[in-house]
Amino acid sequence: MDRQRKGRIIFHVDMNSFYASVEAAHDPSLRGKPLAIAGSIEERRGIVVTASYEARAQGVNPPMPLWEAKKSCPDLVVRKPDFPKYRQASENMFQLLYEYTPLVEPVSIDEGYMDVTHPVDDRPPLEIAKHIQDRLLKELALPSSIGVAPNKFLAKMASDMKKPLGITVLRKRSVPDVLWPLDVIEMHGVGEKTAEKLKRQGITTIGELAKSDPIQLKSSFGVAGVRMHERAYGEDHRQVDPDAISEFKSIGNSTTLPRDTKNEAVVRKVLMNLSDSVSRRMRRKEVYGGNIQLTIRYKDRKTITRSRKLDHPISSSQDIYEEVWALFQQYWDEKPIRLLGVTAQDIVEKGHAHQQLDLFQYADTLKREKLSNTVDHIRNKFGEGALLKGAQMSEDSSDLLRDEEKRGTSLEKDFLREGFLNEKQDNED
DNA sequence: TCTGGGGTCCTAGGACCC
DNA sequence: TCTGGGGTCCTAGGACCC
Repeated sequence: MDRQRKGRIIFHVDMNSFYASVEAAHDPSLRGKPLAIAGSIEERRGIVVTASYEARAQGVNPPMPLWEAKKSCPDLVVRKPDFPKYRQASENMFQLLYEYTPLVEPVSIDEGYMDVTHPVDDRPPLEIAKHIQDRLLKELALPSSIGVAPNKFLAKMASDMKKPLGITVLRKRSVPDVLWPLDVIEMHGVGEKTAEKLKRQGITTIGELAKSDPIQLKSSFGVAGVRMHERAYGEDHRQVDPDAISEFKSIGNSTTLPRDTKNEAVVRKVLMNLSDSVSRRMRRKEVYGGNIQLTIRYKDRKTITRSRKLDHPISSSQDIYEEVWALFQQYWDEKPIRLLGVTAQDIVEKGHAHQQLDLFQYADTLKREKLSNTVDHIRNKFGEGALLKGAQMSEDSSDLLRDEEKRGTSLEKDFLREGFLNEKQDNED
């Protein structure tokens, strides 16, 4: 409360063209060139995720199909994304931010909020911002923009105002002059759909949003309407929460197929691989999922999701695959498929997952792990021909299945040690 | 040439229970 | 005769963000 009254000092640190900047930091020969990072190098599907400022100057504006980017910038240098590299750069960047305050909230790989109301040393905020920006550039070769404001929303709006390498202060009293003339689409949290709907109601600028009836906004947009109205006056009471990012709620992977398909063998293979990678990520984080979701995007881009809550949380590739394949068989309407996705939801940490299982379920889980996670079992279950004809299992899949085999036995040891397995397991048979 | 892949949050309707 | 009201859980879809 006291802090509220005195006013907070919040930074939003936003890295400029992050992926492209990291690539240029590692490879000086890229500096000064129009560089694009594209999700896929295949031109039909590929889109530009990040573009260097040199590329932007030549009309490359992500997200943009790669073929279109090359048309407007013929000498565009294109690189595939290297996420391990970006994660490392991101860690370095946040490490630097933590030197100024523990109140750092990472929002994504390349941006975060800081509450510097009480920094570790007592320099003025603008000096701190300048110091951070200089060091990010000198020590990591990464350009950034920093917004300085009394809350998260204004800090975020401010960091967007000057790129690259800007430091922008946005005070609440400047809101009518600075924000109100802007189009509503410029407001963080207002996307294309909401902007269109607002326009249909005669609201085009943030100023008009501020002056419009909050009751009306609430009935049209629900809590989002109330929020928009507050934000139009520069109000935002959210705290900077350093723990926010550690509590993730879902883990998913999806892929756009090289071409649209109705071939079930292809679908099975893709779903297996997606289940593999979701399972691997879950086990790396030592979590289980209590709900598995299948995503299908059809040729016409219509996308459906189908999910099921499970009796007990799972994490093995085989268990995930079985759920997702059952969903697929139940709900696919036999039209050509463009994209498939597998997501684990209702994430629980390993220890918690164990608590939720009773002894019978434990034994059942163990049995499933032991029986199911072998290449042989999959061959037997689906048939060599049906599963693998014309489509070799990927290296990933076979590696994973070997892992699963090993894991089955080590899990058994865990269970025995913890006293979860004794005569109960015999009852299962 | 036709638009990726990773997420979060909110809403709404139906089932079910008391 | 013609059917309350509140709460929770689950599922699906949509909007938004980077």
